[in-house]
Amino acid sequence: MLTRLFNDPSLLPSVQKYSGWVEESDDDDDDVVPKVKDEDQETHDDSSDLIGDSRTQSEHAGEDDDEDDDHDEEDDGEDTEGDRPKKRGPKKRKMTPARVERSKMRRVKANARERTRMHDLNSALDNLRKVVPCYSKTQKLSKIETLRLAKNYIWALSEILRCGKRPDLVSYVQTLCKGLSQPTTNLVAGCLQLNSRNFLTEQCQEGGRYGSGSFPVHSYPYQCARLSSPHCQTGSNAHPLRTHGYCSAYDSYGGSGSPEYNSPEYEGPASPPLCINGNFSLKHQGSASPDTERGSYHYSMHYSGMPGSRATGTHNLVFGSSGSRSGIHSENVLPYHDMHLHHERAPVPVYDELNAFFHN
DNA sequence: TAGGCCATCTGGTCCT
DNA sequence: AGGACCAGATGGCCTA
Repeated sequence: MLTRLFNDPSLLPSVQKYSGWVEESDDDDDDVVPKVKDEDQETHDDSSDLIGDSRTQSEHAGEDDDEDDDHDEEDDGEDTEGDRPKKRGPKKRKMTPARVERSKMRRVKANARERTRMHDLNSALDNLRKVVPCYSKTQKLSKIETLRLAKNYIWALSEILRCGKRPDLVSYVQTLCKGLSQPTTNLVAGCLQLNSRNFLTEQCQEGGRYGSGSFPVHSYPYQCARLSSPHCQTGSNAHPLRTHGYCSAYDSYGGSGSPEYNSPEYEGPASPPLCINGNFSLKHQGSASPDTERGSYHYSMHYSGMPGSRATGTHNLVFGSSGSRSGIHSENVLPYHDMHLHHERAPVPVYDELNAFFHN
């Protein structure tokens, strides 16, 4: 980067900013920026000679007429230097100090806008993390994994709506984990209370339909300790994922007494309760009203705009058992826009009907 | 220590 | 002209 800066006179304002912009950053309250400044201070100081060479072409030339910063660069001998023909195209304006200052200010403002834009993007990504399965505030999914999981999640939900049947857990998790990294796959499988080892073994027995290298059977360290128990083993470290602050949707909604609920690490809304293995009904334990409200809240939040039409359920099952699992499309097989076409072809049920899938 | 992830800066491009 | 968006570059942090 430094080489690029020093070799490109057009980046001169940047270098100048780095070397002395501490007082210039007006609205910048980000603590990262000063860190960069301090780190680069010495480097840029050492290279000030190189910068000075560049400045002799731009700023130093502009210092002659710095009283008129809007004065265009005219024939100061630069274009007719020697016998060379005049340069074509728009004439470059001299970088007078005032112009340099304005350019720097524009750059500072643009940086602030860019930071804000990226922060907004990250906020939206955080919101997305909260509505996909396996939300954890302490150990967030990476951006790319969040997007991949969200895409798979949307795809899985759309298939549930389209087919009108509850999928089997293995297929569901396979769909969710499609294209995800190994740690995220472990996480999703753990969150959905599926033994990832079993799920992967089954996957490999299918001849690597989902990408033979995607989910290697080896090195899956997480044994789902809750396979036999639908509850979080409170106070224990039985599940490795729990040591990282993870809790399944089931835990979050069904286990009201679980430590995650009271843990300061676990804040905000949890992942949608899309545990499809039947344990989801645990939300109805006791009085149905609060739990139902909870579930309804989430589904109404997700599907509030759905038309009140019924699912036809006439399409091929994607989440069927092993026989129909070929309906699970790889990203490469089924383009993403095809998924949206499904919605156009098949009406979707209302969300309370979707609730019924998981509440029986 | 390498690799992954992230935040930030930056210049280019497009649009209003 | 200025803002939004994008992609490349860079360096920091963390983890295996």
